[in-house]
Amino acid sequence: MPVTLVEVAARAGVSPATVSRVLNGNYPVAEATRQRVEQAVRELDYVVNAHARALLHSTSGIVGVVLNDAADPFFAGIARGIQTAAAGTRRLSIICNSEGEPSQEFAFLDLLRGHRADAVVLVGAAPEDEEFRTESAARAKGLQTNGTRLVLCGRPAPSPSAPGDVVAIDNEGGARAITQHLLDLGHREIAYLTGPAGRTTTTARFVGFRTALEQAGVPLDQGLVLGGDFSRRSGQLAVQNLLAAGKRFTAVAAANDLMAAGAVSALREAGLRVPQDVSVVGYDDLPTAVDVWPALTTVHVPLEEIGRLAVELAFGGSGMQTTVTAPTHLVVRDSTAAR
Amino acid sequence: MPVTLVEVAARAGVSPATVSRVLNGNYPVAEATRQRVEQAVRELDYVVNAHARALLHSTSGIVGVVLNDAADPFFAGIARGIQTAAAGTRRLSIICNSEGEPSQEFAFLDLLRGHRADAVVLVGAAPEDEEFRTESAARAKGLQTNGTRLVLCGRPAPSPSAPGDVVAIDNEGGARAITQHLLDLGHREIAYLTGPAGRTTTTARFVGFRTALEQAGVPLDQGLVLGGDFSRRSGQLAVQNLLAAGKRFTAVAAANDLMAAGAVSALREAGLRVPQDVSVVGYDDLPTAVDVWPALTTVHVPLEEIGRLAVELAFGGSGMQTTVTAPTHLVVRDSTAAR
DNA sequence: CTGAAAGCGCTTACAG
DNA sequence: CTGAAAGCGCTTACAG
Repeated sequence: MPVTLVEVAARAGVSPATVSRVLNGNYPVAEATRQRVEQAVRELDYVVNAHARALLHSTSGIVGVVLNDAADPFFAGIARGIQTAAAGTRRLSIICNSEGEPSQEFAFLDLLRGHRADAVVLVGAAPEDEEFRTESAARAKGLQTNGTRLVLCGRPAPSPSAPGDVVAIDNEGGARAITQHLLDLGHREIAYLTGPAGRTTTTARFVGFRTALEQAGVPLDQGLVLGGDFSRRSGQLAVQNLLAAGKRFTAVAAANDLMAAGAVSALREAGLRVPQDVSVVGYDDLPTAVDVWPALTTVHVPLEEIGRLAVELAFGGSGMQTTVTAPTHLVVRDSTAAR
Repeated sequence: MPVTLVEVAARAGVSPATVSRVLNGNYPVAEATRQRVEQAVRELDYVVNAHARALLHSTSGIVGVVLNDAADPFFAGIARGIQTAAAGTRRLSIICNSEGEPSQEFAFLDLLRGHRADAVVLVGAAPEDEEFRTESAARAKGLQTNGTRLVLCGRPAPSPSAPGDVVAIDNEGGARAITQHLLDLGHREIAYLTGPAGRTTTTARFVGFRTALEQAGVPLDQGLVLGGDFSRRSGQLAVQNLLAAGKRFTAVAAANDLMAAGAVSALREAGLRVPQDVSVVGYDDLPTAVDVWPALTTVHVPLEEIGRLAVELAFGGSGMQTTVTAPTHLVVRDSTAAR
């Protein structure tokens, strides 16, 4: 059984209230008394019960992080930023893997609400359907009445009136920039590997791609647009299919780095050289982007910074609903060359 | 302000006790009563206060995970296994990044104790000094008296008598196997890149390397043993130094995949081909090992499985102190060739 | 089947 | 500077 404050008080020969006071250091206590209490705490190896404390304060010192998969480097990077920033405010982070399942996401949200999390950060693309949005808005309201701050990272607010701050990512701008890079190199037949269907990030990145083509007056060939799911394997498969179908293309733009790595691997299997025969670009600038050979030209997304911003909005915020947009920028490495 | 159980009771026209009973479903309740309560819960969007509940049960539904860095794929893999298995028991996981700092590790342990975590899983190599071991053993005892189960993952118990289960990794066996692979290919001048000094994992892997050489009657050249710290950069630097010093070697064995990736990159910069000129091997078999070009020959470590095992020991365990050792095995890919 | 009451481990006005 | 008492939001014997 854990040691309680009452036992500490008994050993120190004072009242529980006094022990509480020296522990919290928010009231004057006689030096001699303090000494005795501190010694008792040490001797009994006492640690306050965080639940009893949370019951009084109705605050828990916990930040909930809900994401698809903490082992995915994209999410890991953001989670790390959140974790570090939260620790800086003496708060603990709870990581919850939703596997991209809305039902799991909602379940975690309820759990975190029950734990009276100080804040919840919801990371990653959201499904684009109306039902999800309605449910999300309801959950957001529930968290708010519980006093839990909500921050969305990399997804838009479910409705203009829903509570919660937003750290947006300039997905469209980055996609435009990297597509422009390919166009500048003379590429006209560019295959595009999308993210999973019906997700906000997937759409934003594709729109950026399409917009850049339009602005350059290059027609979009629907036959070169392939559905992926952000996994390495899906990028590899897509390019294999493209090749098997005998499609002509001189560049591949993948909606993230993992698919780009898969694409490179499929090209190499087919005896094609990157970038001499085909240029490849990714998105996210994950740490692994420099380990792929050739090192990936990609769009940098400041993952840790995004996590840090989320925590800042949650606790340092003005109290007003705020949206900040994290900038993205092109990083040119070795996987792209002039046509 | 959050809705309380008393308010739900008032709206449903029953006593708080009755609401508690329908919520927990562990007592008979009249169907009509149940209906009214459930409706009130829905209308008020009520969620039980996990802290109040934890205060009664002295259990929190929380699993603490303490590791160096959740963004590192090695830790991310194990954390994922823990998280999934914990969720399977309806428990939430708290991830704490200690940055490899013993002081931070201890601080998190105390925090988790205060939160009455059901279990704490401590992941990663431990420092080898006596002071750390003593402190660790004391913390282990503290957790035990709190009723928190402790599991060590990838590190040995601080003392034979310290409470806590262990999921060990066969680091030495894997290192022996991969070194043997290089020897079988005819390599005799093998550079070795170590992990950070004074860590259990570093030692175990190096011992495996040394043992394999000894058994083959190949002398160990201390000039070919370079200190790294498990980071990609340190692997790259080590090989650059080796090259600058004009050392002869036909293979590089890195104590993990990240350093192996760095080594490959340094070799390539110097105009050397892998594996034609120099063979390179890693350790861990991270997802990224297949993205490195050439794909890395390495030692597979069942990361997710290790996490799963940890949770199993914590909650399914016999109650007796148990150590299980996760097996490792050689994975031959493209970064090694015959001398 | 249901309610009144005690209690989990702490904190904090309220007295002194 | 310190203690007695009430209360945070729940659960669970104890009665009925």
